[in-house]
Amino acid sequence: MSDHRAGSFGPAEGRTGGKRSGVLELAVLGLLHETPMHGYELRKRLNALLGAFRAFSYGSLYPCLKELLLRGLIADESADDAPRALAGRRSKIVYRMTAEGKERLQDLLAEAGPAAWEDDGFGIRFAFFGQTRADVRLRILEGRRSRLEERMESVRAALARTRERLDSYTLELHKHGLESVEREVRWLNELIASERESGPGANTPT
Amino acid sequence: MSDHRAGSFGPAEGRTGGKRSGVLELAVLGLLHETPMHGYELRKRLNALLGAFRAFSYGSLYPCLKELLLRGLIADESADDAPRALAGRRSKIVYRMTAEGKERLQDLLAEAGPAAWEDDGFGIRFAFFGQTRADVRLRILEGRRSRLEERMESVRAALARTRERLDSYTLELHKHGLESVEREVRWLNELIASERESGPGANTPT
DNA sequence: GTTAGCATGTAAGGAGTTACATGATTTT
DNA sequence: AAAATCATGTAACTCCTTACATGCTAAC
Repeated sequence: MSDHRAGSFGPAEGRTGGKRSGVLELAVLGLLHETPMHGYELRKRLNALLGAFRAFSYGSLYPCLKELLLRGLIADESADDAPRALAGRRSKIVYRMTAEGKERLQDLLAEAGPAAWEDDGFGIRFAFFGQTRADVRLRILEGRRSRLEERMESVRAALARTRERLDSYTLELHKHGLESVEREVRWLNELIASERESGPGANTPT
Repeated sequence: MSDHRAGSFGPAEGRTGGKRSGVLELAVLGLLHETPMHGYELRKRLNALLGAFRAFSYGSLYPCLKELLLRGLIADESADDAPRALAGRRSKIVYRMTAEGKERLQDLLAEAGPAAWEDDGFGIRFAFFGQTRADVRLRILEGRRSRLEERMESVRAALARTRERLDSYTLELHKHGLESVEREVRWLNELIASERESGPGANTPT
């Protein structure tokens, strides 16, 4: 139910700002794609979107926005008309996506590698499936399924190997974990079937 | 399915070494309580115990062992007879628990607060339920259940609030997440019932 | 006019990972 | 004697959290 971070050490990651590869960047870009927003609201929508299975604090959101700004992926909308300096007191900073930001989002949503199906990244990709190409959706779902099947195999093997010398609570824990994974696999099977059904040529329903 | 770290900022944490509050310390002490072991093997048993739902790398295990050694909770068994220096090449370092370590483990296993029922800590506490007092087991199970019920409530509320303006994939994700939590609650209910049944006076079956 | 909640940020640091570096032991 | 795998360790870095600091705006 947790981490297992993906490898993906970036070869030549264009030195334009900090790094920030993770989930947050995608989530912010994905939300900002629908409509411009300020940080505070973004965080609420973010945590609603991720629905209690993951939460972010301001301490990570604001630095992320700052960096996306530096990298030119988003822009301060309120600074568009009033270029700078005057209009001193504005309490809200409304961010909107730039053209580069949209491009970056498309790139991220087109990824169909481990980053998209590991525990970390899968949830957020799935949440944005509506903006994802149909073939990519299918590859991500299948990737996640085989990832989980691998995991099931290794747990089952470990369970078989050590069955005798395991305390009953530990056994119960493993059984419950295994059933959770099996349940997710069944869910994925349904999703894959329904993706295949609804036209293997259905693209990006923006 | 993820983080939500517990608060618990330790007031006066006895300055004897580094800090290390987390799951690893408990896991190591719990495993070493059964039998002495060296680091490499410990890691394998650890990851088998936690069964794919959590894994640790050497990069965190070895520093943790080093620190537990410094704090006197574990000791280098191979250094017991051969005090030091001679016997230069030993490739394995077998660790065993000290009296202080056992005491610390008992303290950790007696905790029945948030640290024991948040996502982070629950799995490992449950895995060591065999060494935990019956009343503490019950309190932890109930704590976890109400934690999950809270979470269910907030997701359900968010779902009701935004139902109309949610993309069908996001909806599907939330439904699946909610069902996972409901499933865990049912599991907890069964466990709680069976704990209550099997004698409300049943203690520490070491 | 003061409490409550909106809004933005930063500094310090916790918890772990990856990649590297190195040696001992077993298998082929 | 080469290859695999057992075994130990460290340095740098990632990503996020907590706690703090600050001001604006609305409600009572």
